[in-house]
Formats: sequence, C-alpha cells, structure tokens
Amino acid sequence: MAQHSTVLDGVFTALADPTRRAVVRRLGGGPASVGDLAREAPMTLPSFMKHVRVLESNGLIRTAKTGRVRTCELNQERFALVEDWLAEQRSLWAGRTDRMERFVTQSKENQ
Amino acid sequence: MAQHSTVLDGVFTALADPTRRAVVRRLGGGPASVGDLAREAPMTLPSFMKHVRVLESNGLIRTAKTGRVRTCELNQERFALVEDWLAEQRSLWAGRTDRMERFVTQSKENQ
DNA sequence: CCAACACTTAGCCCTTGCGCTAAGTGTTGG
DNA sequence: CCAACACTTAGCGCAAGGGCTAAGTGTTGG
Repeated sequence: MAQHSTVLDGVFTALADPTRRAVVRRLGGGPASVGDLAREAPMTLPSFMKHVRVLESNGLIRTAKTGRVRTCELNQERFALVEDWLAEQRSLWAGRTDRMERFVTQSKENQ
Repeated sequence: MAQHSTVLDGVFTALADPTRRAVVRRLGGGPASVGDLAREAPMTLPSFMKHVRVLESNGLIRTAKTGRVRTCELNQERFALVEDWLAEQRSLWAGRTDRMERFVTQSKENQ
C-alpha cells in the first residue's frame, strides 16, 4: 500500500486550505499579481506568499516575475490528476457493483 | 474570500495522506474491518486508527462496531463534493475562454 | 536620484499532525 | 471461565503548517 504518490499528496494538501482554494478560484478567471491576490486574503503579505509558494511548488499555479511584480496563473493540467484519481475510484465502485449484479443474477438463475 | 467551507477543507485534508487514500481505494472494493485494513499499512494499530477516525469524521467512510470488530465502508456521496468543486473550477475556466473568444472575434470584426 | 512600491528573507510562536509505547475495555472461542 | 482477540484510550516526542514582525532587495515613477 501507500503507493508513494508524493505528487497527489501535494495536490490534495495544497487544495486543503481555504486561502489557497480561493486563489485557485480567483485565478480561474485569469492571471493576477501576488499583490492583487493578497489584497483579498485576511493575512499579511509574507504569510500569503507562503500559500502562493505551496500552490506553485505543487504545480497548481505557475508564476513569473517581470520587474517588481510577480504574476500568477493557473496550471490547469494539474487538476487532471485529481479527476483521474476520482475516476479510478469510481471505476472501482463500478466494478464492485458489476460483480454484485452478476452475483444477484446468478443467484436468481440458481433458484 | 476564504468562504468558510470547512467541509471541503476536511475532505481534501483527509485525501492528502497516502495511507488514507489507500484505505479509500481498498474500501472501493467493498467493506473491511479495521484489522484487515491495518494489516496493509506500515504502522501500529493505534496510529492507523487515527487515520480511520480522520476519514470517518470527514464523512468519507462510515464505520460500525459489531462485537469486537469495527467494519468500515466507503461513503461514496462525499466524493461528489470534490467533483462539484472541480466542475465549478472548470466552468470558471470555460467562462474565461468564452470571453477570450468573443474578444478575439470582436477584434477581427473591428479590423 | 530617491522615495515609494512590490515583494522577499529570516526568524519566532503556537497549534496540529502523525508516529510511537503502554495500558485498558469489551467480546469471544474453547 | 479465561486467554486470546480486536480494538481503544492516554500520553509522549518530534516535525510541519500557518500565522506574525522586522528588516532586506530590487524596480520604478516623478
């Protein structure tokens, strides 16, 4: 078990904080500077920057600095990992349902 | 911002740990006892029980004790929250793409 | 040129998370 | 009845997370 999926760990961890999800949502509407994003968060800039770094280091956003402004944008691809994990999970459930149906069907046939 | 979505916090936090995701995957194939689940995890039983409690308190699994055995099963509904959040996120991206397309179209018309 | 701006770094504090051991509770098979 | 079983509780240790202040760096508008 355990599967060493360090990357999924990071993605879920990054999304587990409301400040960070708010950033993701905001960036869904288009790129923004750190300053713009921070203005909507109830904390100091250094604290907020940590969240930005968490999002970036886990690949959910990309950032680039031009002059003295750092601009952030969403890395949409990363979210596919979550979709994939959910899809795999659902396929497990579906497989189990199928086996249950076969069992029920066989039971009826054997009556 | 921040939106106080304590429940999503919990769901993402619960899924951020590989031991817990392994339990979820395992339960995708059907219910199991705590003992069965713990046997596949590289830690002591009390440590493992904490993970079970995290999963349960965040609604990802349900558990019930009969005699001395506690049986766990997946609460599939909870995963819809993640799907919904992802869907909303994607709709934001889509909305933005639409606006960009309109902009490009208008730009061409104004040439 | 230089003050204002937009971060950035460093470091502290406190809480939470995740592992452990040791000991306790309630069930059950023989 | 009682030993084995399947958790469960209590409490400890350490690392990481998330907030803060204070001070530093590099850009830029006037």
